[in-house]
Amino acid sequence: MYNKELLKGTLTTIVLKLLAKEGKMYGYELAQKVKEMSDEKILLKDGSLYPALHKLTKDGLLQFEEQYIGKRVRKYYYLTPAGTEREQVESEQLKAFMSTLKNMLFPDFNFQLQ
Amino acid sequence: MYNKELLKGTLTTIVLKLLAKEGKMYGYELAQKVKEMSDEKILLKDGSLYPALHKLTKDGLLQFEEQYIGKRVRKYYYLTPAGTEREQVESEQLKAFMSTLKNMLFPDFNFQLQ
DNA sequence: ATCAATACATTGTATTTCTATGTATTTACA
DNA sequence: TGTAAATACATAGAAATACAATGTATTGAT
Repeated sequence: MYNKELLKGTLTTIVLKLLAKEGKMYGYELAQKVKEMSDEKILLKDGSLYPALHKLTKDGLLQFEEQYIGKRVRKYYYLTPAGTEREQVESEQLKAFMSTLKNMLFPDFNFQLQ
Repeated sequence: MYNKELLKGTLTTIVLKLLAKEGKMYGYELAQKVKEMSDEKILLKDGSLYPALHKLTKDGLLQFEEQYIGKRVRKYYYLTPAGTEREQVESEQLKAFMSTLKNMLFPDFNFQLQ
């Protein structure tokens, strides 16, 4: 894991973006997906993820439906229309910020296309 | 200016990196340089920058020397050896984090080489 | 049977940057 | 010459965020 502070400000964008891509996901699944996609470098903690999901829900950007797998509950979260709009805005902002940072700090570095 | 939260975790890296590039700078100069290099998109506030400089100094990563321009004082900050080391570490961390984010969220986007 | 993994949750803490406010000097220009 | 804008520093308090620690409970593997 990197310097923890770096994640600040990007967590909700990551969540919104993944839900936009994948349709619906539950918390644990989201954390696993981020872990996998980041090559184990971004490890979302429960204490970050669940409060973030609750806040996004409270703000009307997410909804969820419960599914029971035996006795265990899963809350599948998905974007509301407002969430879809927000996802686009935040993605653009983050992309622009990253472009700016790259040009300021790493003008010669070539971020790999994988 | 972007979402304010995005800057979190990157401010000290920006300061260290610019000082590594430029040798020595004073606070106001740093803020202007960031404003210029970011095309007016990153506007460091006094309330962010000066406390950050004080903290980096307290932590032994920066030193400063005062210069008087008439009666007005300027504090020229520069990296200590520890600061130089830290700059390298933080730059690498930030670069790696940005690579990861890019691959996760914007795999098809081509961050321009300018 | 037991341990690891799955799946949810909350409280309190630490850190960070910003807002607001302040002092004072220098420069531009009307 | 007077005034506004820019220069240059500073601090106190507020707001936001992610984390650490802790908790409950179920399921799957051995």
